[in-house]
Amino acid sequence: MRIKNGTPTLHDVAFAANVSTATVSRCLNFPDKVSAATRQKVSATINELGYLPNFGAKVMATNRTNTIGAIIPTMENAIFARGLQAFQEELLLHGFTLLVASTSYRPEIEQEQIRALVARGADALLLIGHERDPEIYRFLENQGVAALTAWAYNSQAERPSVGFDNRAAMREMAVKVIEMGYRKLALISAQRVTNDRAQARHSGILDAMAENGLDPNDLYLLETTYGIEEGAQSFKQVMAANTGATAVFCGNDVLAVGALRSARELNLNVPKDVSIIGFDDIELAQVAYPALTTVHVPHREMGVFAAKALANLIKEGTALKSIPLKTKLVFRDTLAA
Amino acid sequence: MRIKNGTPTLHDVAFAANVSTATVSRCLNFPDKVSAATRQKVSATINELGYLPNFGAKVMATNRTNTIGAIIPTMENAIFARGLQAFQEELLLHGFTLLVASTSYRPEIEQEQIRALVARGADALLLIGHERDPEIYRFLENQGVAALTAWAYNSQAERPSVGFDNRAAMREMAVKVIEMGYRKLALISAQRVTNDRAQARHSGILDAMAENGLDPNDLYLLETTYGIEEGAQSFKQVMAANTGATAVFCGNDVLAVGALRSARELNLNVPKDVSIIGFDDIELAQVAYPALTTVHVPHREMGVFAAKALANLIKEGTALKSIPLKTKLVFRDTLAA
DNA sequence: TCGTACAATGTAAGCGTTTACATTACTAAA
DNA sequence: TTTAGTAATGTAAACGCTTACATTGTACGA
Repeated sequence: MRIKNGTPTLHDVAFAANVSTATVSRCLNFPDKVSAATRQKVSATINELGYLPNFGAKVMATNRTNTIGAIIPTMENAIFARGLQAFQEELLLHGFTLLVASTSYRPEIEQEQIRALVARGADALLLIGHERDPEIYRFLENQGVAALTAWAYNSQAERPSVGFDNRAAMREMAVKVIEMGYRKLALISAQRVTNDRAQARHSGILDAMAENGLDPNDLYLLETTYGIEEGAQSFKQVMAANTGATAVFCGNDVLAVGALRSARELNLNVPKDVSIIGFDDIELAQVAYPALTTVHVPHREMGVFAAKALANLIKEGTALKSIPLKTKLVFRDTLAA
Repeated sequence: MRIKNGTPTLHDVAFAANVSTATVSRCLNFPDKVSAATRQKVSATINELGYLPNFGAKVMATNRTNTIGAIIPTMENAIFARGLQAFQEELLLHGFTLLVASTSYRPEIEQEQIRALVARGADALLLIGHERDPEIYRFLENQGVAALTAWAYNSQAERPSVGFDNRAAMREMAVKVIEMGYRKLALISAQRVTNDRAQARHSGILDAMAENGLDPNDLYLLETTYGIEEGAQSFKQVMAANTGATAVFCGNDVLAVGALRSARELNLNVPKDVSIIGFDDIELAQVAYPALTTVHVPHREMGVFAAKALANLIKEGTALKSIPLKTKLVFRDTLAA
């Protein structure tokens, strides 16, 4: 009952407990396939030796890591951090561990990371947004790694996703704004090229304008990268452009909060002089002053549903299906009635 | 050159390229141990077959996953999310992947998660704060898994850590506040039992009081859990207690922002009627109104340094050593001069 | 008492790498 | 030409699990 190398193996346990390795393995994985007596004897031995199954060997034998990868733009964005947190918590309940990679919104990096996580043995992947090189989908298919898309839902999309309809959500908000009498609209958007959510939100405003007798071409559009500072800069540009915009939509709350700061610096009263509208409803939105009118997005639900779907896929083989989630307009103080 | 099962193996590549498996393996892992001609032939074959090394087999053979685990209270707290983001980015540079688990500030869950990540083959671990059951450190030692502590630095601590001195930082801020003439202090703290950072911050205030002729017993102390709402509630309690506190310290910015909201609801002018001081300097702090006076903490640096230290440990065997980082007082508008 | 069915356990063959060691092919000095 | 030394490659033994299949043990009805 000497242990060879330091860490005890299944063999050592089997030997010490005087059973076969198969029995020990069964104790661990299918306890009810084993008599109570042996089960008890084996688990005592396991404790005594401080045995811990070797991860690599297990993976090799089962071809499963019980690990799920998530690839998001960045955890610095609260909207992803919160969703990921919920995702991880739910995953844990199903016995999976979370592997995290981030892309900084760069598609090339995303590709790289997808490959990296697959190479690291991820059993399945959570991805943000639909749009990506078909080649990478082929790769995933070949490797037999399922991918679920979150933070976006699109009835036309052929791939399963859990999320909300960015376009419809923004459209809904824009309709409300227009109905309130606003005619001159501006949008400070995130980069649309690499970000289908940003595209969709933009389209949503255009939809609302067209449907309500405004010329979509009149939307003053500005694109910028992610950050409070960026939002602040952009807002100044919008004002400098002198388009007479009275409602400034922002692609997300972080940009909106930056805009808000600039408004204060420019001595503009929000919402009297200009209204500012965000998107996401992260904590910042309620803490900002004036509190931000925005679109509430079901962060946690997305994470939870995504985790459930993926876990069921891997454990039961339940096929992934798209789950549309609801957004909600949150009217606070940056939009005048 | 038929492939047995679907996914090609090292064997298949070797066969197709007409070399031995050892050579293929060397091409992958030590390219310069192989002649240019073979290298080129092999890599062509790899591309052609779409070969991807099997993760489990590799892990089993090398006893390494190239994966590092981080166990944090929650990603919903921006201070951890940002640090983790930096950690992950730096890890990537060194060829490691990040495994994430969270504890919701519960020590039992942390233990569980430490074991889980070790069982998942984490080569090393990043932990938050020093204080935990010695038994778990013994476990890590036995398993040969190194752990580095972050978000806390303590010159007395015997374990390596990268972070800042919570006590000294809070002390510094409190000294400033007292020097400004504040005499009646209150602290809304996070739960100190399970959180050595919260303890340290509390002690810091006590230190400052004692050193400046105030009686530490006069500090009005309130403990609560994490959240804006919790901060808001606690602030109301502080005010209701009628202790005449004119400076309310908060264990973190999230609590402070909640306090700020309550102050507004109570029609108290901040900072004229009461000053509020946060800790962490997350985005919320600058966005809040009035902008929050707080202690800036080097989130990203912690993540980056921690990743570097762990990567060097695993790759070169460089022993971990503690790295003390600096905090900075940030005076904004919630503290009156 | 026997035979059958099922529960409990054992045997041993993979799983796909890495790598120590052995072999072969060169190169250059004698 | 020989030979020693080195570079390139090959052979095959781990690594530690799971699991199909084989074997043994036990209960129960005939």
